[in-house]
Amino acid sequence: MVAGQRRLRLYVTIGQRLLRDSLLFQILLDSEVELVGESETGVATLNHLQAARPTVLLIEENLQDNDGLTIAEHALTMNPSLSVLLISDTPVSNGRMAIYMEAGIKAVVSKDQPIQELIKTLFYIRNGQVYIGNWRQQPEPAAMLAYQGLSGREREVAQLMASRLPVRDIAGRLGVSCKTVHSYKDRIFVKLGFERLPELILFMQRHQHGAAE
Amino acid sequence: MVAGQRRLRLYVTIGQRLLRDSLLFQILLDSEVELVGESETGVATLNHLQAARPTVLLIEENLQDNDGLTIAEHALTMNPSLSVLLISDTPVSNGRMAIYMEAGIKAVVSKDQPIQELIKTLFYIRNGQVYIGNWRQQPEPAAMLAYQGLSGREREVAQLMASRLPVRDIAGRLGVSCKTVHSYKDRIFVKLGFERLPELILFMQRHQHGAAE
DNA sequence: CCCATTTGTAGGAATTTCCTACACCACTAA
DNA sequence: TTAGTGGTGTAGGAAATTCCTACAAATGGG
Repeated sequence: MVAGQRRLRLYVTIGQRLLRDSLLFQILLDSEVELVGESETGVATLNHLQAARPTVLLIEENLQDNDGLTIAEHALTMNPSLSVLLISDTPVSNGRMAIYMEAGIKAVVSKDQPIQELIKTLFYIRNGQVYIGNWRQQPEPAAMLAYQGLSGREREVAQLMASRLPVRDIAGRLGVSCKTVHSYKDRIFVKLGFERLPELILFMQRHQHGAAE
Repeated sequence: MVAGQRRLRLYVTIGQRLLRDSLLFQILLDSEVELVGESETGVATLNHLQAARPTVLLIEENLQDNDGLTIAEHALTMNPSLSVLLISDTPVSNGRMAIYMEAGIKAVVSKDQPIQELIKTLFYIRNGQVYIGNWRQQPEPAAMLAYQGLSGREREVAQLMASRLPVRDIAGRLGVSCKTVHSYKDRIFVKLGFERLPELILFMQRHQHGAAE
């Protein structure tokens, strides 16, 4: 979109493999992201950072050997143009946020936020912008609003797709062509900002569940 | 594969949204998995479990309100045929494993294990089998061995694909048809047990990085 | 030296992704 | 009232991807 952006060179420092893997699998779906390195610990990160030359550092706040803030500050001393995104275990208070900003960190997301939020932030800060998320305020109604934005036909299709009915069968059931169903799919995904089926499945599951509860 | 298996009805209890989301995005890529519910806490899980009727419960050991083991025991009392997969924060000792088995839990994975390990385990236990992982023993050489198993041409293609070169360009560079490149891709993915590009990217990155370090 | 497997090569069918098109309806601003 | 704007229902094309099959040459084990 905005012209002239290089591939996002990403370095990831996350202690637990499970989270690191699953996050990376998601992030790497975007072809603009180039993974240039990863570590489990702070010192390993500092050791590799020079050679890897990332533009963005995604780092956990609580590391086994250190805290992410300290590591990030070191990293920023070595390379002030690095954009750091900190992952905190808990929601960040305004006071703590101020400290982070002071340190030159571009954004903070907490582990209670949805993954899309993290990825959005990642791309937002990649050119050096600071990103102050407002996640605390809007817990979840955004999803409801998004659903409201779907037209009747789109909702039907979303429903059926979320239940993993093949496109062909959806087309049959609705009495339209496969192509039409694909068009609905495209529109739904654009409207909701999704890229893949699991996002929709999760969204629909949560929507119904949230409504039922 | 083995005939007659129903869709895996999955219930997930994980406190932090980030991990829950990213795990679910991965797990839901498999069309055999049907997500029937999710919670952040133990009590919410017990409340919803009856209605959701999962066949597999994926639950964190350390929950905000309780511990996963206790919740799992309750759940197993209500439905003894439920397969429980516990996610522990740290590697499990044999002693702890014995306690889990005693309680009727089918498998335990720790957050230090790769996500594929978790997913493999999920499918393994889905029919009631117990799964004793041996992850402790083989930290990472498995990946090296897997790489060794690739033929020369396959390695070239793996390399180029991991750098996100489009298939067309790879074909051009190697002087073969696109179809051939796809064949390599298929074989590589089969050999390494991968399903999508990010897995390969991560694998190659770790392979080189691991080799360089 | 022969048989089985692996490797390099490729094609076909079905599906998916991405983009474009277009008629129709509703609404709004001149 | 009319023309323009935007959303909805419908669909097609091109390119890419997935899944499966094929087959000759090489290679390796017995």
